[in-house]
Amino acid sequence: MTPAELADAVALAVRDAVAANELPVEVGQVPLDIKVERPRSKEHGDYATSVAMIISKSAGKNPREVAEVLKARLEKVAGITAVDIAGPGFLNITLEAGAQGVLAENILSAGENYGHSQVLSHRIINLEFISANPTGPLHLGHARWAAVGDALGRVLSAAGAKVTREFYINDAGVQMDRFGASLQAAATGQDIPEDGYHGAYIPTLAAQVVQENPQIVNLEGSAQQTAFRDDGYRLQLKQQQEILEQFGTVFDVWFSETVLHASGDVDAAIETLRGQGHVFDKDGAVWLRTTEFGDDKDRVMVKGDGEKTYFAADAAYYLNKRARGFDQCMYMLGADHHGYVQRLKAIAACAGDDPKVNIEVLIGQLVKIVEDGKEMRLSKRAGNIITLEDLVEWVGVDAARYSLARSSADTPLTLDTKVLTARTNDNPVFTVQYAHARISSVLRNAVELEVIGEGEIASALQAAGPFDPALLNHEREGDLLGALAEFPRVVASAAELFEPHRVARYLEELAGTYHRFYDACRVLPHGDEEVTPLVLARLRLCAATRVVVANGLQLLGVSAPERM
RNA sequence: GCGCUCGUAGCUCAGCCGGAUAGAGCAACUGCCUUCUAAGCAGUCGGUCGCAGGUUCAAGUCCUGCCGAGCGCACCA
Repeated sequence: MTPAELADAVALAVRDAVAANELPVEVGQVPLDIKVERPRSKEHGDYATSVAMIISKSAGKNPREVAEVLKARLEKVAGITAVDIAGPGFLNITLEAGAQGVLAENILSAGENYGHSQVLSHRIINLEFISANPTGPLHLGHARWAAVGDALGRVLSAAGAKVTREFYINDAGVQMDRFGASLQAAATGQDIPEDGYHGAYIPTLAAQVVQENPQIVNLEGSAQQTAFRDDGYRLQLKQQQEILEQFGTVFDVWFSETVLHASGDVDAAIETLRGQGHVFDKDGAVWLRTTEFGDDKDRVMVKGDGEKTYFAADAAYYLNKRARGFDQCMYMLGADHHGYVQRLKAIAACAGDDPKVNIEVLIGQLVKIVEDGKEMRLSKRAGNIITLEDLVEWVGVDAARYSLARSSADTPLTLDTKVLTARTNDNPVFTVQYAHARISSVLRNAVELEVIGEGEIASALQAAGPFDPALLNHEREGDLLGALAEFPRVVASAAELFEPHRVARYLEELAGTYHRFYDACRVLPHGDEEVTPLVLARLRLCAATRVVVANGLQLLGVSAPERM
């Protein structure tokens, strides 16, 4: 019996009790979403629900009386061994061992689909993240989104959502000219302009441009600057794409802001919003009345000099996404851009949409990195920046992705280079990967001992003999089965709450639960011992655990090694 | 000044849209390898959940105020 099935059974018991007039609750008062949770303490059974306390008020009975009514019904449900009432009115439910054990078989047959669901099947989501300027390398802040955004995309897909991952290339505006001027200055031995880019990568990139296009030195003035801008842009973007590919973060769409302007989308967007009655002219500029929808001030779309603002492009981009059929536009922004949230929502509202439905903004706190106790500053305009490439070089893709994705995006994160470079078990990714490798080892040995045949593990187990789930009645086996049963709920809630880090935290717990099982329960026979049904049952449990660990790591974009 | 985000063990962080004695890893200390990977397991130590009120049968979780940290408040991108 899975948690979902148990929750359904509890819900049914409530509805039946109401229908039978055992609980004087109006039908409308019955909670639709009844929760069943795993208690921290084993004394509280396999699962517990607080539903009796929740409906006690509307039932006009005290919680324990309500619990009595539900207990009587739940005790008759197949697969439930015991129902106890505890504390103020908790229902503590104990399941039959066999009812839990069959899960191992179910997980094996579901394979890589175990954990997938359709809870978000109605959503068509545009997931935009990173969206860096193509004027420099991706840095640590981008790395966080590369890990979290990618994992979120995977989690949302697993929950049945139709997800398009998109990178908005901020390749328009004066910044690009400053970028070109900076490269030009670096290449021609002049001082980089005060308002230019001063990163250490600029001279390197400038040299690269010259190497690929030696003729550029013969150009002059603004023609040369434009050439540096365009060539530098191309090279820089390519470098960003390469490192992201190496990082395992893939995008479906690379969307150029310049194209948005050139296609006329920006002009069209202004007219569309004007048609909705939210655009006005003042002081020679064109404004959007965002204050009508909670913004602190109205925003300029077309400046007095006729230039369109970045904000105008944002509005056009939003409308473009909507026109492409996305009903939820997700933005992942750094904490230093949180001021944009209100105006983004205002755009949606001005367009006649519901910001609460159509816009979702996730704010990521900044990543700090310390070395020898002192913080290293991250600045694209100063030297000494820590890039995504550096991070991968130091700790590898797996450790980098995992350590960034295991924390909630809205907590400030401090990474210690000493810890990350040490390659010790300080990094929980090793514990999780180790569990996968350890299980793989057990399964390899099972083949070697000819307990099971070679080939695909699920069918090899199938061929080896029948499965008696009731044999998995050791306490540690029950713990492990309980943990495995949680996986679908973890993935679903990670998707619904946009919090992929829940998957990582779950995996850490699962790994610990497996290690404790492994310590207490010998799987393979010693020496001449016979292959008992218990051996086969435990092998199934091991194989099922490996499936879940692998599926979880897959959602995080982290590899699941068979040997370490 | 206005606004947003964050304050949980010595450190890094969880805490499942209010639930039972607040958790994990690391660090410190103590045990466990002739047996499937000891990158493991068992145990000890460690917290007035920033502070003060409020709502509730129940608050780390929700509301208000204060304190502290970071960041935003452009006809910049």
